[in-house]
Amino acid sequence: MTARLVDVAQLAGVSRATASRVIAGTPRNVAPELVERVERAARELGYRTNQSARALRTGTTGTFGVVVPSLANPYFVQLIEALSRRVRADGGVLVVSDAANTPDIEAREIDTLVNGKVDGLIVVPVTTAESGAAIKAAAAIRPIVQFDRWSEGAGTVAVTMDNHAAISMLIDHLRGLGREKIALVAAEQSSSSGAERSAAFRDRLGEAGRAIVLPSITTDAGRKAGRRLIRMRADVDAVVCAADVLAIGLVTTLNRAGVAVPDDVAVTAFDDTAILEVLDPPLTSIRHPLDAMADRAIALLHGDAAAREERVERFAPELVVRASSGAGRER
Amino acid sequence: MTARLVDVAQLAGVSRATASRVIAGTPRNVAPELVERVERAARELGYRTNQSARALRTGTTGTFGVVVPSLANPYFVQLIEALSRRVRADGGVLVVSDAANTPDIEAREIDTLVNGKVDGLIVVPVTTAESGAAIKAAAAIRPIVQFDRWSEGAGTVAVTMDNHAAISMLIDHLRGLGREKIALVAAEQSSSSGAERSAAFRDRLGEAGRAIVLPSITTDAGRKAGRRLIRMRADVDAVVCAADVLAIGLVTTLNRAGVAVPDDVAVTAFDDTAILEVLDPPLTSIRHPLDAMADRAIALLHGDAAAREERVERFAPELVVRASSGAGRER
DNA sequence: ACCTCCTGGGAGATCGATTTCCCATACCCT
DNA sequence: AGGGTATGGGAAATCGATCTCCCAGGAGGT
Repeated sequence: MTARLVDVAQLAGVSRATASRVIAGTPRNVAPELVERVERAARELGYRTNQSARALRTGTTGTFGVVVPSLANPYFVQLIEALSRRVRADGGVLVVSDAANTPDIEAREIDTLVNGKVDGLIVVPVTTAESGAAIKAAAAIRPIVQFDRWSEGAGTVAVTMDNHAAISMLIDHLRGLGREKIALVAAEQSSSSGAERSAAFRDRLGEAGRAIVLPSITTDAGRKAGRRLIRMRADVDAVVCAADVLAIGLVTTLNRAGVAVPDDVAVTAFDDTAILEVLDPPLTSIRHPLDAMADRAIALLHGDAAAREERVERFAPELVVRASSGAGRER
Repeated sequence: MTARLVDVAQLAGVSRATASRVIAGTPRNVAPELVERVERAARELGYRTNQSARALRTGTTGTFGVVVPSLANPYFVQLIEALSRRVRADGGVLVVSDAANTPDIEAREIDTLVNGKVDGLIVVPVTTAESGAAIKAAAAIRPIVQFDRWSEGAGTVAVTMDNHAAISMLIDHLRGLGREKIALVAAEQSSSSGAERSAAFRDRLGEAGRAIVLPSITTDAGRKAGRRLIRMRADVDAVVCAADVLAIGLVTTLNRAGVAVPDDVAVTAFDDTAILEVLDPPLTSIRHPLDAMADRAIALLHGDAAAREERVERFAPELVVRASSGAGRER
């Protein structure tokens, strides 16, 4: 068997208590010589703390977790990387779980993580309506923070971007470049961020703003939107896509059909994932202040109490201007 | 506080042992009436098993883990999804960790997971040389299987694709289409898969095969390769890219320079990630038999002993033919 | 009527580390 | 020299669930 703390204590000729003080780093006061002896014994035996035992006793694990709807979405990967950097900076570890875009699976993953694997959990809910229950149940056990999206009745704080402000920035940007006939390309939204973007667009433009609504958020749906757009081309000189994959499908379709981007139609996207930059033309998009959001989310998890309040914190978006919106060639 | 097992037992009027038999589902023989009583008591108290305690006692957690070099690589995400499907089919949960392409971070993640969070671990090693030590140490605690790549001296089994066969398939495919002047685009490889692909290419073509070697595996490096290729264009009519991102950078550069793909130069890639399909032209590539590999890896983890043998298992690759290799227009 | 066998279920040990007391020793001061 | 105060370190309780005995009682056989 592997060595236990008793073995280390025995070899060092001290009690389990003293050995624990040295190993766990709570050496409020242990004679330097004993510290040395315990450390040597531990090294000699190749001792490794049994984390299950420690977790049982202390109730903490030293790790955080994050559950995202799907790892196939590069934006969620960026988000994980930001959280991961933050957690690592504190000497911790972040474990990730993929909900496969399915609320049932999401519920199971949340349950598993919250139950003895992590001290706190970040959740990007799959849907506004169906993810709340699992989050609420988990929040009774560990602090939970919703991230990017939020779910109703989850009873926890949510750290998101200000989607209204983002839509306004895009509209102002396009208008500043002389575009007036602006359309929105969005999906029937089950996520809070999608719903907020659509609502913001309606609020700002009312009847003047056209909307192309799709059944899903995929490149394919974006291509479909492209085909529809070509038909209503006379009425549109700019498009706001509510997600990056939609924009990708849309732009490639327009390119092939000979509709010039941005000369005929300006295009903007969300999420600022890496592909947008290498597309032709590179896409103007909204970037989430992920580092600031990650800082805040982790701070809330540490605060614990602060996380147990149903409330949405919104961070200011950034606009990343690239060729697809036609800056530099106003008309 | 939350309810403990002893509370459930008390409310149901049975001993802890009986309650445990019912809850843990080891009811070798408990009277149906008692089962009912315990279950009702548990429901009433909202009882949830303390997984740390269970893990301490039983030494198992019911979850598996996977550590990948980087989630930003879509191929690794596909790989995770295959593993995840497999684990979920058995009613388990898969937790993921991102090593940020850094052996030190990788070592910490492996250590954390193996220590009380998972029953077994899949690792895609960051490097051939530097990842072995951490894997070996972890393998002393839990069964570990290397996946896709392997690291020297790790002392565990590795489940990978047969890279030699893959390179052969590509070369045969290109030759069958009349291409004779084939070049390899690869990076200075620190990963086993990269090294194997380069070696296989040399084995097959010897001096006849040109090689463009780059410092890193990025889209940017691919663009650089494109520029070099344009200079040596007379000597090359087909390119085998050892990674998908290299192919992406290469093709976009060739496109812009007016070099026709596949008419002037045929291009093939690896990993068959989703982007390859939407590129213009869509890219021929090698697809990993991920589902079969995932099945095998999880089976090895269950087998335990089978995983503790240093050995490489290679799975047969599949060739996915698309427009970029010029099939249908042999010359 | 008595013995054996089987089954259900309880008492208590156990997993391994942490942490709360509490005692012993040494030091300091008057 | 005697009493008071730090300070180091040990014994034992504790976290919560599981699992190994082992016993009681009922069924079945002769």
